[in-house]
Amino acid sequence: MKLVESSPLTRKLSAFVALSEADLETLARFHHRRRTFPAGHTMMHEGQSNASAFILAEGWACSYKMLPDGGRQVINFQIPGDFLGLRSILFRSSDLSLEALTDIEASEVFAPDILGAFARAPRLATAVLWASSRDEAMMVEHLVNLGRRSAVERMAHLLLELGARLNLVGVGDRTGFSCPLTQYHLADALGLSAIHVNRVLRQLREDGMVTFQKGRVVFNDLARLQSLAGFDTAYMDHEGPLLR
Amino acid sequence: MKLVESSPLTRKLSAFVALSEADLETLARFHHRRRTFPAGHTMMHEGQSNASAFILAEGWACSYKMLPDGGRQVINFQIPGDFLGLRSILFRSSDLSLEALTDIEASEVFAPDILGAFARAPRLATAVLWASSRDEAMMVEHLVNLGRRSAVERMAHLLLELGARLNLVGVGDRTGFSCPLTQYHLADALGLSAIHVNRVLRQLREDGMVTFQKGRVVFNDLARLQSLAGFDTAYMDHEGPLLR
DNA sequence: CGATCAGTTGAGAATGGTCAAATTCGGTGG
DNA sequence: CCACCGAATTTGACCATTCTCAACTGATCG
Repeated sequence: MKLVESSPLTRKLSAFVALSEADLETLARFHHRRRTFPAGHTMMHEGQSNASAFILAEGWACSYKMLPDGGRQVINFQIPGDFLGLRSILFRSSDLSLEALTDIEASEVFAPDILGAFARAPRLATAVLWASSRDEAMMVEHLVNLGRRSAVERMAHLLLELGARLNLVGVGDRTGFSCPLTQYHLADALGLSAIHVNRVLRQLREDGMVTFQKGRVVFNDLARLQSLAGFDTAYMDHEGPLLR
Repeated sequence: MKLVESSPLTRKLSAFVALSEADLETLARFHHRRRTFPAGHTMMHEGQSNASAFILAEGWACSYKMLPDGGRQVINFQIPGDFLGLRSILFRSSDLSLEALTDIEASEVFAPDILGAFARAPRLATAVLWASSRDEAMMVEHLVNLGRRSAVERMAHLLLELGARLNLVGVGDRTGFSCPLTQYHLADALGLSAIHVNRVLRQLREDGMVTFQKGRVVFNDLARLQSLAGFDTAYMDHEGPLLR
């Protein structure tokens, strides 16, 4: 009976904001300009201007900033249903770099697409705003992670967050998920050295909490892991602003 | 000849987006419900619902999250011209706590105020969106700070950022600014212990770069400090999206 | 079959944390 | 004006977490 195909973005938004068939159709029109990028491709450079935004349909990406000394800080990992570089169409230039971690399928969106949708489908517009506020809430949680948690806690928190997010778009389940990240990626996201990431993963594995091996994360003791990380989904579970 | 008084917010926005007299008047109407809070007052609690947003007119505030173990992570310090809790009117509840660091004067704004302005003064709306994107860019830079910089670098970066932001709203100058933060506040923002903050401040003072004593920050060697911190104002200097 | 890249492990060093104790400083009451 | 109080700052000694360097393994790929 559905008029439109269900994309990861649709699934994510629908979990929090009730969308009409008309909304869903407008949303489907976002996926007009489909593009693919190979793993490792840099889709956007810090400082680059005239950048466009994307909706990730398939695969993983990450946003990051480089430091003069060669270090890098991963700001977030993006999974299907996430926006890439939404902020770069408001600013004249992007403040982050963006890299495809796997082969990627994404829909390119321009500012007029978004603004047009804001005019035609106000509830959808609010949903998009909601999604971007949720991204911001995640960034806040990442700040807490880097500032006030130990290495093991940080790792636990990151894996739990990724698991919860993937669940929401229908990938992976309660027991785990498959994960294309290397230990270097984890290190750059958590502000650790890759070597220490390795030790932390071993500790979590030996303690029987999570196993991350061969591209697969398995939660062995979810409850204990959540309590270790102080993981509270509240920051991701906010209800949308317009449910009526 | 000016029709409207110049507020810190006006000064900030005007530096990046050309606003018409009509825009300025709409902006001035934001400052309708003026309220004051004493230093130390908690203006918003994490999880609190029905929170309203504020525009800070006078004084300092900070947003933070508490951890189960009693630790706290300061997300940002707010100075005159900044929005407080803008996200909390989109979500049903706030994801942060908000505390007045000094006696404060602020204007309370409700969602309809903002949305009304969006309808009547699109350029002003864009300016507000721009301001909130800028806040997000600052948060990204704070992530880099916590994840990839040493204690001294972090401190240098924070003080430089505060200096630059205060400059923009006409408080303080090239040589320094007066600052109500305690070393505990700095510690909670930088992910350090208060004791180590003290050591770091001493080192910066003895190296002749910055002096922070008796509530006043003095830049003794701005150039050297900026190069130490890897401080690049690009993330705060983005031009607004609508200059035409 | 090298070459490369991700992962693994160990040893020593460094950065920053914890605990405990002064010291300074701005009030406040006598 | 002075004694005193509490909060913020300062210092020292010691400890823990995490980093760096260096080496080795194992898989994958041309």
